[in-house]
Amino acid sequence: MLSPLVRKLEHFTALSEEDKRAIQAFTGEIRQFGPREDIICEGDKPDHVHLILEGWAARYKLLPDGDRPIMAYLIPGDLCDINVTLLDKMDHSIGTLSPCRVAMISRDRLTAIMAESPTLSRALWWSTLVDEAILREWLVTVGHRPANKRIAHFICEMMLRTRAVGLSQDNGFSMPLTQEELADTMGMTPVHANRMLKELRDQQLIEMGRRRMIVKDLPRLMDFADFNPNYLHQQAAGLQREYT
Amino acid sequence: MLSPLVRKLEHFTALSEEDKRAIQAFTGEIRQFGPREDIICEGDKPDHVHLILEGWAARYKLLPDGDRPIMAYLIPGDLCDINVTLLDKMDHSIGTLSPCRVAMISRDRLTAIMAESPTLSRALWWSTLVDEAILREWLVTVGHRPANKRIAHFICEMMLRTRAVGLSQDNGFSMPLTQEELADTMGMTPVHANRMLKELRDQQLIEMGRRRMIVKDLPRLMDFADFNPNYLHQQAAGLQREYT
DNA sequence: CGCAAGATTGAAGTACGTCAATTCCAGTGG
DNA sequence: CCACTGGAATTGACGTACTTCAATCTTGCG
Repeated sequence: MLSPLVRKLEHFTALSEEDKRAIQAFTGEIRQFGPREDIICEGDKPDHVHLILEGWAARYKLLPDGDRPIMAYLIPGDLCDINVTLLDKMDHSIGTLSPCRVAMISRDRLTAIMAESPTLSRALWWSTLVDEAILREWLVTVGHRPANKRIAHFICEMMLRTRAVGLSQDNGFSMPLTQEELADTMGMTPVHANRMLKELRDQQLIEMGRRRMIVKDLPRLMDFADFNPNYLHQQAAGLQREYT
Repeated sequence: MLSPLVRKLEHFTALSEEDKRAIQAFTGEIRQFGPREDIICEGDKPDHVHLILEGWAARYKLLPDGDRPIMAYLIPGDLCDINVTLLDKMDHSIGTLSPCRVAMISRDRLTAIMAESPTLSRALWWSTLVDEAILREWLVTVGHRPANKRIAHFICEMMLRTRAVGLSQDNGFSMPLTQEELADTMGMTPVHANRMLKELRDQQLIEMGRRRMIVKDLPRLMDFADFNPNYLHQQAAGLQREYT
């Protein structure tokens, strides 16, 4: 089975067999986390880079009023903080949502690999640029779109992101989030998130099963959410393969 | 006069005289922009990296409904898209707010400089990490703080950022923004932004002059805004000098 | 079976948006 | 020096999207 990171990077550029082997070799020390465990906490001095192999995790902060805003989701193939070891200490935490398998990569290992392959190096930097682009798009969404479109936009994004790493089937994907976590992401109340999800269901745009999101009409959902996939920068190389 | 970029990077690490000279040498081709001109547009293929030398610029997008969300402010010393040349095309635009002097740096030039000095290379990567941290904090602010605290939080941030590059005096800094631009940043209406500014003035937290923001009581403002400066990662080396 | 966590729904309150009028002010021309 | 002008700031009245509180219902799981 192909590493999700390889699948993701191939959306940006072609990788040699050697590059792929180097990525597979990342997976030296692997740790298993349960649901809702912290991978790394605010204030910690980061010493490893984490690669999600299985499950969903999230970046979050804790606010004085008890709020727990979520600033990013990390799914298989996502590298948390590729160069965060430069910083003195973490300014946010990363915690699992579902059970997760995580590869712990030492900084030295990573820089060695990047020094060896310029292609891989470029591909990894590309992935950090995409992470930043996602952050910008979320900022737009949270600040400037009404609640129903916020949710719809998020579903579109996760549909494309899971598809890019081979984790979607039949127009659906596994989404191990509670409505409260979704609400913390979109800057709204769980109650309101629930109502907006119902609205999307009533409009025949989505269906929800147990921890599963099914997109009944992606073009219409994208249109409704005013979703422009450009910011994911997936247009390259191997993309068409995913649609077969 | 010291380059604002040098001042900024020195908050992270000490720089050799040689490193400083290399940064000064950035400023080969300089372009002057008027207020509200685009430096680079969504859809463009980026070929240069831009370094702001003077004035304020902003990252923004245009939404179908005519909204114009602002996702970041770029002030002197800020490097726009240090490695954006990796991307096929811009997913957002960068435009000036005030008149700006901007250094246009070719990608080749930048990579050559970074290859020569590991220290400088690390320092520049650090600055991109800070940019990302700011984006995360804005996401928290816009999604999870009430309007009055959003404005207050923003003022605290810009106070510290301008101070870090030597652009604040007497507890104040030049802020060439209309209230509409401020509102587009914080995800609210210009009318509401106005009222929240008034509230902060009434509470003796700030004063406003012509295009100038004066912070009357920074500790109290930070407390009010629930502002934790950690995310700016300014705690290093030369910081204390700024307070004298 | 029974519990606890999460999802769903209703009713009432509020922060913020909308619309529109008025005032302020920097720049320009007389 | 002053009148004129257009963009921005300010204020008021009113509407609404979202929150809050709280009850009920569903579902996974020991």
